[in-house]
Amino acid sequence: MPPFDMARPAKPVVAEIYPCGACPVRALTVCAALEEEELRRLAEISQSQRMIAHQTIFSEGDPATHMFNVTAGTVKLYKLLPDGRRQITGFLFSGDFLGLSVNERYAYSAETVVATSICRFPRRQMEHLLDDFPKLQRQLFSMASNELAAAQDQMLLLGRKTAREKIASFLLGLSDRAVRRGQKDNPVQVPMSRSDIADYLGLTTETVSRTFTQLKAGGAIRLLEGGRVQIVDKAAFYDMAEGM
Amino acid sequence: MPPFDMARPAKPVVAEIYPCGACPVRALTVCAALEEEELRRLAEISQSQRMIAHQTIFSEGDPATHMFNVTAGTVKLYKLLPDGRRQITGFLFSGDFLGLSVNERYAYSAETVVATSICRFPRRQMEHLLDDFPKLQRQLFSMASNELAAAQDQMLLLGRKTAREKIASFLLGLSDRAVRRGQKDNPVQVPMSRSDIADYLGLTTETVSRTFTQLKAGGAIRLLEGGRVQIVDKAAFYDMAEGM
DNA sequence: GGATCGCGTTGACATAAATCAACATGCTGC
DNA sequence: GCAGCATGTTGATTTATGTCAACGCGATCC
Repeated sequence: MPPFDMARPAKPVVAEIYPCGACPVRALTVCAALEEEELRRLAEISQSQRMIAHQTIFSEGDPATHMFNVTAGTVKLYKLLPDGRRQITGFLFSGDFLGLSVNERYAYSAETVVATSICRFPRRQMEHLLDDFPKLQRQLFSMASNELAAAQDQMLLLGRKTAREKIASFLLGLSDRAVRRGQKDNPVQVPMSRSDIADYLGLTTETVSRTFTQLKAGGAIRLLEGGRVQIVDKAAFYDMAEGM
Repeated sequence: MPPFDMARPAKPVVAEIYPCGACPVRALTVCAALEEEELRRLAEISQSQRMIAHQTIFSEGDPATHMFNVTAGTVKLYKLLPDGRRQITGFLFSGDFLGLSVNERYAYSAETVVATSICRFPRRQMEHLLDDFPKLQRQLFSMASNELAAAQDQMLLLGRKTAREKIASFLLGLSDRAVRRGQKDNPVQVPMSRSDIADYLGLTTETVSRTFTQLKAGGAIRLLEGGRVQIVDKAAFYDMAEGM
């Protein structure tokens, strides 16, 4: 059987950089529902930046100098144990926010998965803005609440689901988030490596690979070129993700 | 070998109920650092309530009518899979806040572990208060950020730690939180059952039991009466929790 | 005060997933 | 064009943890 084609584009397309007013993901993110004035102030302190794949944005323990907004691409967040075991705690896509911190340090590391554009805000200035604009803080609070709910789903996955259920949940999660960004949800784009998927789901790369193969053999998914995965029967797949 | 004495007090001591101004956990919780006026408004909409052990506060999917503050006792939050598999996503103690929700429904269930006192706030009114008092919202946001960091630690635990490391991390977590509440941290009070611990750590009760026995045999902990556990060498135990 | 029940412990055995190993594929760089 | 390397797949085997079962202990209840 031919191996799953995980090829990423040879020449990554680096996303365009926009001023906030014309930002293509504004409606999706923390900047949504801000007034003219607020948006202008936010634009003043923000700085756009392009990064190639597999670059570190910040590392666990670094002084938390900035907060970020992903405007294009994919980012992974992870924590490490001293012996190198890794847990990816989340993947971020355009519109997602990162860099909340307690006690002045980042509690996790962040790295680009593919070529990615981010918007940087100096944390100190951002915090002043939060004081001045309750609406902005409200928005950030609401995003944190959503992340908390997602984290609880992920705990259920890590603690109680089988490898098959984990992979199914993972693909459906990617698919659902693609919808929210207005991108194609099926087939769904899977930009990360087997190793990243494994570290996100608490598995090994071998188990991830085998499980993909089994799902394919069972007719539940089709592996397409360009790292895309088609979910054959989405309703049935939701059931599989919950062990039904 | 005699079994570990997990006996809870035969006659649970139900905590006293206080008006907000005299609340013993005020300094620990969302009500900390509120002005006179804010505290008064919060007191107006709050309602104190005592509950015995093993009672449901709310269930996943219920309309999210209230937010809560634990003022005494212990609460567990959990999610279920259709076939009954359970993941406890957190234990709450005095000073902890619960009931954040997205889209009007609770995303998890909440149940008392021992006799517990809680403070209820109608969600609608609480949200108005958040609009009026940015400081309150700020406080809640900060608590949510902390919870998010804790959730990421728990993902690392669930996805990548061994049973032994999980138990060590769990005991240290309880101990650290006891300190923050100003309670004794060593020996640490462990008020929840083996089954709850298992569902929190992604293990079975048998594995939890065996691991406690091994840690005891290895001289790392001592099991005391009243469900208390003494950590013999705390520094070494921190290393064990990280696989060092 | 003996039966019953819930909880914890322990033992024997099963198994899902990890580990170790080999190999295939497709880039990358020269 | 080909060697070298990273990534993915597949196979053989091991192992940590789960499952099934028995039992002990204390609390509760007639």
